[in-house]
Formats: sequence, structure tokens, C-alpha cells
Amino acid sequence: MRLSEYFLPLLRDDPKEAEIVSHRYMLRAGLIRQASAGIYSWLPMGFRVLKKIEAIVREEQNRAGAIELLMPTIQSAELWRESGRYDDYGKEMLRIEDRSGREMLYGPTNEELITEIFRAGVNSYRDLPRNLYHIQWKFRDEIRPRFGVMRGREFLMKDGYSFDLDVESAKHSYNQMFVSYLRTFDRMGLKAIPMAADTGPIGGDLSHEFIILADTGESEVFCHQDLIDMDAPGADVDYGSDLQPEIDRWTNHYAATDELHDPAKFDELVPREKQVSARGIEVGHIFFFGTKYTEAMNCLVQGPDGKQIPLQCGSYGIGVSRLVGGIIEASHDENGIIWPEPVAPFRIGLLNLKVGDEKTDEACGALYQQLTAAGVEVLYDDRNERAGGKFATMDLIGLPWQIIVGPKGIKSGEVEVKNRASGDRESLSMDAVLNKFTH
RNA sequence: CGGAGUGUGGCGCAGCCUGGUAGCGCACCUCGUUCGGGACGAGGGGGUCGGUGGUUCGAAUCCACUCACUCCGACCA
Repeated sequence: MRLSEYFLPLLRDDPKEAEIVSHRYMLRAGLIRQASAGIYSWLPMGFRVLKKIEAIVREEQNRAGAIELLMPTIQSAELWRESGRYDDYGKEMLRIEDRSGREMLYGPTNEELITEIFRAGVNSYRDLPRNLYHIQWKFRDEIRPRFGVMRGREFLMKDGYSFDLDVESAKHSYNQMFVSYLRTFDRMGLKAIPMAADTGPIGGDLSHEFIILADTGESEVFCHQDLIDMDAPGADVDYGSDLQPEIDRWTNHYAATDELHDPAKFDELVPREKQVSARGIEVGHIFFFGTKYTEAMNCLVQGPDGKQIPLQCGSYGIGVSRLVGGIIEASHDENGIIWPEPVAPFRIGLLNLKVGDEKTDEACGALYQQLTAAGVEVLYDDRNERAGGKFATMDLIGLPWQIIVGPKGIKSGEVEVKNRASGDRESLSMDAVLNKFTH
């Protein structure tokens, strides 16, 4: 993409409402624009990141055996009456009336709808287990939206739901998602730590939050250093095998958010030099809640013995839009965002230091052509202006690599390649650059 | 929802107290000089001051109501 043809509205001053770093950088780097309280438009640059994150989530869900579908944002109140949550959910649920006076709502979550879909389509234990997910916009009318996309009212969430015949099998489904989540966050360059969690209003008795560490995180977390140093399961993980040993490997260490933190236990279980207290952001949450909805909504299958059995369910959420902010919180410096390569909107920022200079334009154009043709995502700064400074702009938007091309380099046949994260730079010939990024 | 604030061009702000019909920095446009880490000069364009009502000869400025947004708290992917 040529910057001269792109839509990237940058801000030079910090918008005053943005208190935390991810919100500031998202506004300044032209990723989002606020539409109203807690509701954002995703501008082209931000949208690219959102889509990359979504794609990773999807790949890892599919790898773990979950099946994608898509449910609507608008739901009928009827189903929520059936589960008993229409009245329980309170003001956080946005309620709407259609033209004929039917009560509708903008879905804050989808347990009811998925249970309805499942009960209509599945009657036999032979069709179990299944894990269905979708990636869809949610709305929760938060009392106090804040921190940009980290706590919006409208947000993109991956929510998945597992259906099993018995508790043991349901636990395996839960473990599959546990492992899948470790992989998902790892692939985004995040260190996510699973922590035992309160089950909250959704209910149930087995639940973990996945927390990424960031200095500006909302909640305080306490954990064992070894958890931070642990590697996520590899792509070759066998989701059909017994995953419990892997789960135990993670859950055997102390880890708690401030709500569940027990200082005495922390001291007892974790040697002082291994004690970590940090700040974290919740990016995923998994629950096992058994038959809570399937009983209320009569979602039954016939078992081998011919009896009707309510299904055992779990639900699994990843805050996709929140992750955009979360990743920035975890990966930035005083100059701007530092995108981990897998989620970066573009892989390379190509800087033409002297637009209008024939040789420089030519060299940049050739590099841009060849890299793009090879499938490398390049944002080419070909504008003949220095609004805010070319280097500063590139650093702000945080692409993993910068290729800097100017007359001086061209004379010696070399261009400069800079890594945004490390700041390391090297001079390479054009061929070496092509080689570096296309192989 | 309780508390505290703010609304003046795209962004950041001044003006309001002591009414006289709008100003600054950045961004934007034109020309020129520049160009290897947030360039400089000159010249321009853009707002009737969140909205409604009132007081007044006259309201961004005073009064009332209203809407929106932000921050702190309780709640959450």
C-alpha cells in the first residue's frame, strides 16, 4: 500500500480523553475513531490488525476441533425468558423493540441462542461432542466504558460453546480450549497466564481467565515466575490425546488475580525469589457450567440407554477487539506501537527519504513492487512531506520492519533495514533485502 | 448509578469572571527554499462557540433547561 493512496489519519497531539497508552496510540496512529461512548469505528489500519487477530483465533479454534458458525447480533427476548436471564441480566443488556412491539436485544453473549440451535439439530449422543464458535460483535451497556477498545460497550468476541454427554468428556473439551488459548495468545506474541477465576454471573464451577502481563493492566496479578517462563504447547499438540498433564503443568503453579489472591498461600507455595506481582489484562475466559442452560432450555439427547440426558456445556471467550489494545499495552515504547509480527497491519514500512529524487523513487518503487509481488505486506511512505516526521510516523505506527531508502544509501548500493522492536539496523544491498523478506 | 468535570475549526487549547458578534499552536491548501531522525519563510482555507429557551439594543461570555463526552468509584471479554 502506498501511503499517498491510503487512509491513515494521524494525530500529532494526544487526544485528552485517552488516558492509557493503547488508547492514545490507537487514536494517534489512526487505528480507531470513537463514534460514541465505548463504541468505535475501526479505521483501515486498525481493521487490518483486528482481522489478523481474528484469523489467528480462527485458525487455533479450528485446529482444536471447534467448528465456526455465525449467529446474529440481534436476538429475540423469548429465548432469554426461557433461560431465565432476561430479567437477571439487568441494564447491561441493550433492549430494543421492533416495529411490531416484539422485544429484541443486542446480544451480550450467546448461550441461549447456541443452545437453541443445538437442541434443534442434535438428538443423539452419537452427535457428541461438539464445540461451536463464532466471532461476532457483542454489546454490553457497561456502566462506565473506558480505556478505548479495552472496555468498550460494543466489542468483537470469539465465543465458543461445547456440548458433551458427560462431565468427564466435557472436561476434555474444556482442556482442549485451555490448550488452544495458550497457543492462540502465544502466536500473537503475548505471554498469557491462565488463572483460576470466579465464575461470576454466568455460573459454573470450573473457570480460568487468561491474563496477559502489561504494566498498565487493569488488575493486579500474582504468580510464580516459572509460569512466565513456560512455553506454550506447539502446533503439533494432539487435541485428541489426554491433555490433563499439560493443563496440570500450568495450573500447578500459583497464579491469582487480586480478587482471589491469598497472600499467605502465595508465600507458602512460591519461594520469595519466584514471586511475581504484576499487572494484567484479561483477554480470555473459559467456563465449564454443566447443565445450567441445557436443563433450563430442555436441550437433551438420547443416550445409549435410551434415556434423555441434558448436555454438559462450557463456554469459551476471547476478547478479539480488546486484544488490539492489549497487545499495544504489552508491546510499545515511548515512540509508539511495536506490533508483534503476526498481528502487524503491514510487515514492512518502506521509507522514501527523498521523494522526487529520481534514483530514490526508482529504487523504492522497485523494492515496493518486488516485495508486494512476493506477497509481503509493505506500507510505502511515498509522500513528499514530513508531517510529523517520516521516522516518527513510522515508529508510531509500529510496523515490525523499516526499510529506509535515501540518496546516500543508493550511492553505495545499500539500504538500511531497521527492526522496530530491537532498534537494530543493518545496511543491505537491494538483493539482500529481497532475500531477507521473501524467503 | 454516586461523586467530579468538560463541551469554542481535524487535534490540543485561550477568550467567559469585568457581554460589543472569535483567537493561538499543530494539522490542512499554495508558492519557494529544504531534505539521512519530529524543516523554514511567505501567503491562504476552514468554526458563529454542544442544543433549546430566556435576560439584553447586543450573548461564546449572564440565567434556566437539555444533550453529549471524560475522569474517580461499584461492575465486566
